[in-house]
Amino acid sequence: MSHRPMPTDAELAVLRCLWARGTATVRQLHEDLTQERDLGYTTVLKTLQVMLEKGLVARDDSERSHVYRAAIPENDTKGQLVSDLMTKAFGGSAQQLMVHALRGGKTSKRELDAIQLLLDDARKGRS
Amino acid sequence: MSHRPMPTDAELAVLRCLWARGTATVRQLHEDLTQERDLGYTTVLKTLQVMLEKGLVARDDSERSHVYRAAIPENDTKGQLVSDLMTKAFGGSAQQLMVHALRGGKTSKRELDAIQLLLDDARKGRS
DNA sequence: GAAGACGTACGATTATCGTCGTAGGAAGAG
DNA sequence: CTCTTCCTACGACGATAATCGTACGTCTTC
Repeated sequence: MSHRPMPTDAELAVLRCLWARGTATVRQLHEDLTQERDLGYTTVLKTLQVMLEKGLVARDDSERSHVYRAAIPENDTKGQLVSDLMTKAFGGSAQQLMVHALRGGKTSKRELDAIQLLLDDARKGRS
Repeated sequence: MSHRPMPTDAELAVLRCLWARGTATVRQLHEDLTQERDLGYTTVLKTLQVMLEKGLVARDDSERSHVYRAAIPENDTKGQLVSDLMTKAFGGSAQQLMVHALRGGKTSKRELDAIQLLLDDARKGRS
């Protein structure tokens, strides 16, 4: 079994759109992505083709406009990204990562409350 | 003022050693890094030279063996990495990042306690 | 002072990424 | 039917990354 491919930045941008939409055509994704940054249509198409190759997305090509969807559960990919950063920069420590995630005080009270719930949950499972 | 350069994976590995040691020669860094993975001496040297070019490290070349140190505060770099991932994968939400940082229940009780303190601090500053 | 060890500099190489242009086929408009 | 539009496929190109080999200078040791 070959290694789980890590999405690149461009691929991640595509995934974010796919996660939001569930499924999407190249045109839809191109429209989404150009809202933030100018990008050629074939750039998006090519990215999707590469992602298909890597197994990051799957597609339904029964229609003329192929319909893409993420091939790996959103949470798996996100968890992989976090765990990767945690390993490479923080020695695997969630706490050290947390220090920097909360720095700058840009997190809203609502979010802090949500994090508190997550924390309570984690402690429950651990106690 | 030009953009803050983001360290690549290889550069980050070097930075981790530098953060641990404070200052180090190429040989020391090479020894550290080869503990985890086989790597040529000149590979490390070259990486350092590139990092110097980028302004990621500074060096004292008054001695025959140059002595390197991180040129950007450890916390700045780490914060930058976290904020980058938060933006690119989690829409800037610390909470969403946290969900995945705590998933898998691999975080120790001691760490959870430490995170609780961080959270309390963040709420204090915000309330 | 010659030989080997140790150090830096730097070009070369291979791979990957992000981006686009062009080719060519199918669908729709007139 | 023909023209235009929409779609996919795919090669190409510049930039960056990661790695190493080679060149070459300086200590050290006999």
